Amino acid sequence: MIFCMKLNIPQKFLKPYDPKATEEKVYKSWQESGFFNPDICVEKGATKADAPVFSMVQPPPNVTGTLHMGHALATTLEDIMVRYHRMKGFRTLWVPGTDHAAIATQAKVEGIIYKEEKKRREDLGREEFVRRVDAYAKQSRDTIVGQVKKLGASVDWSREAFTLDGKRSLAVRTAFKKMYDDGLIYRGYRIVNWDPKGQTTISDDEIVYMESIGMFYTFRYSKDFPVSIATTRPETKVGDTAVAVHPEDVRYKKFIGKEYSIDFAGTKIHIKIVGDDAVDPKFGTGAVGVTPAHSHIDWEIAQRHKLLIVPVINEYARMSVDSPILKDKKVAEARIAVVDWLKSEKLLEKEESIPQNVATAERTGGIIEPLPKLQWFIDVNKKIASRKNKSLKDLMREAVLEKGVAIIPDRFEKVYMNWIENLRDWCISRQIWFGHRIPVWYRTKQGINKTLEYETYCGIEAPENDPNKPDWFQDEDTLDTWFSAGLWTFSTLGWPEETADLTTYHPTSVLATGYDIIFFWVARMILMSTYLLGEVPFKTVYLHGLVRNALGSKMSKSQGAVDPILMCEKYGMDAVRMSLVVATGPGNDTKMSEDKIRAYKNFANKLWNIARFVLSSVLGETYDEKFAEFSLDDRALLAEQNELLKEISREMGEFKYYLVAEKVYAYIWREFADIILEKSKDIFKNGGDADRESRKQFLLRTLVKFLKILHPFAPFVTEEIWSDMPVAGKKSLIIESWPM
RNA sequence: GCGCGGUUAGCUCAAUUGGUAGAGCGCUACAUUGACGUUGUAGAUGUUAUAGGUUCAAGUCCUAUACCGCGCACCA
Repeated sequence: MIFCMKLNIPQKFLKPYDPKATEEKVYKSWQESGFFNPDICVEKGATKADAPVFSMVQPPPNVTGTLHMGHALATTLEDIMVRYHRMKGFRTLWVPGTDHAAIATQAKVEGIIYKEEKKRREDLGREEFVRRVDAYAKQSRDTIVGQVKKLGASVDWSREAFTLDGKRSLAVRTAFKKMYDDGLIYRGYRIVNWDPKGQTTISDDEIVYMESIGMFYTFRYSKDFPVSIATTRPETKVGDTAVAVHPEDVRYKKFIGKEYSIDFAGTKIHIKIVGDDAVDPKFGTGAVGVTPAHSHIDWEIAQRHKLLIVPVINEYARMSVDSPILKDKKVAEARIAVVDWLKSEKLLEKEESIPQNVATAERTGGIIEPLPKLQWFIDVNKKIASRKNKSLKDLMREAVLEKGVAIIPDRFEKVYMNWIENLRDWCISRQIWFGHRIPVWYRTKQGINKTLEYETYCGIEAPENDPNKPDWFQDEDTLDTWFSAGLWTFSTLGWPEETADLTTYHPTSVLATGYDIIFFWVARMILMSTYLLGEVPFKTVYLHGLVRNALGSKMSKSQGAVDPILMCEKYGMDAVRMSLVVATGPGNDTKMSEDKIRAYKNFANKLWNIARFVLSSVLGETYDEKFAEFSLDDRALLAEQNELLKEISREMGEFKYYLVAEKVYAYIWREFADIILEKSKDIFKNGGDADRESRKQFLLRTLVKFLKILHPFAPFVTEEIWSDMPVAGKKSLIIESWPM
């Protein structure tokens, strides 16, 4: 009996845990099992067909290159949610995909082409250029897919989507047409945010304000003009058509209604003095030079007073005004020229420096020039008949206030509401080539009085040409990338077709994403889904923080970014995942350091060695789920464990993964390894048969439970250990049941 | 200007509904050839930013201040 059959534990346990030899192999086995696909889970009996549903869409990474630590954090959190629910028996779907990221990708490829060939997109032509960007996007997509796999994401690859692929394009055109028909999308000549560097308009949300110090000039248009005005942009003043004062301002009241023709900086301007409540009498001189063509507020003032609009700056941020001292000058040069002219005419009264915010384009960094242009907009205030006369703003508000979209952490609800309050019509047309072309076509027709007019057609497909009429030509512009991203929760499930996926998995359960894109994306998804489908896109929004480097600044390659893939190669992905999740509450930024990752690599190895000890201690034994003859000591330990498991289960339900990860870590290392295993050595050596048997089953039971609990956090090492556990009838850990 | 978050051990951060503060890394000393040195044991370091208040009890709730960070608005 003492000389029982010599059994050995698998060779691999004799060496430290080797993530490199494990991770790829394990991921492959998962993929081959098909269990990332809920249909197969049902088919193979791993999930009940009538089980509750848990669904998510992956926030599609931009096809601009590679993943960074932020992606790794998001993916880890999502994968934890997905694996947890799958193990809990939910019919679980996680849809992967990538985003074409219109401006970002186009800018990136333009940069590469210019660097390598000294060519601009115009040199290549639209078709060839788009072909190049497509090729880049494809390659980038392949890289990203490889990285998402490395991260261990249990996404259903059979449902992979791309915001610019055929199905998603159909969804975009369908959505556009419906909005067009409902009068929510309109084309209008309005002042927009023009990015001279990217040569396109951008939406209000794509503006990044840079603080700087600017000069504030106080002057008069001419010697006999009755009021002084102040500005930081003298070069725009050649486009002034009015001076606005507060209607009750006693200093200026008497001039309201008067008009003046003035020679100013080499051109002629015509100024009308108007009274407008928007003017703050205490700011500057209390009188505003109104430049309708180059300022949002002035544009609005001009609308109210029916003022002339005189554009003086062009798309290249150069002066288009007919003045010998300004024509074709860059705005910065023109500014100096106007100030010089004011000085020479002795019109400048004061010059002081003030702090100001310079509007720049998020993607290109170009300084935004407000320009009046003919663009496409989404009307956020129009009442929609098919939605009980509610506006898009109403629908967005309602989703959170009444329809129960929960935002975690809830303080972002306030931020979201505040954004809706300030929201103006969304400019959706972009003058770039890479993206969804606006599904609107035009052809010329003879108007009344022989004027040339355009006939407009909006449709899901191009209209057919009529041999007796001029040919249709399509609108040149493409759509804001967030238009297609807004459809993501349902375009990925087959909309506009009424697919089984759509009815089963929409609304999705949770959307996990960074708080930095709450406006860009979260709000737009709510807008699109509530309007187009009449339901919310998700029930819960989990907003995670940004990953910062050890210095606390946003991760960027130039500033010592910690690359997740590099870290994975060094320490294993389980370590990277754990280090990202521990002590990272929702909405809080987290600092990433290699030390932290190293600590969790040690943890993975600790687990490995625990398994080695347990396996070698129970050789010949099989895990008995129903074993009940536990010793008093073991019973007490199990009771303790149950308390912990209860806490953990509650916290998993409350999205408190950072607490769970920490607790499991502490229990496994400080309790299980340091105390329980040490004591076990003594029991195995000196204890009676019953105690030894009890302890063996206790160790097995504990390891089984904690491998399962740890699996969503550290999927690779747990699955690898699981494969050698003496558990009869075991399946892959991904579909094993959650222990509680 | 409006709003939000933060300030806890040298560093990075925890502390679930208020119950005399914890972890990792780092540091000090010691130990150990049988699961693991990617280890173990022991230890040091805190007026929880400041000042008030509520409470039997405050890191946690309230008020104010300071500093750091962020969002929005303004930016003539």
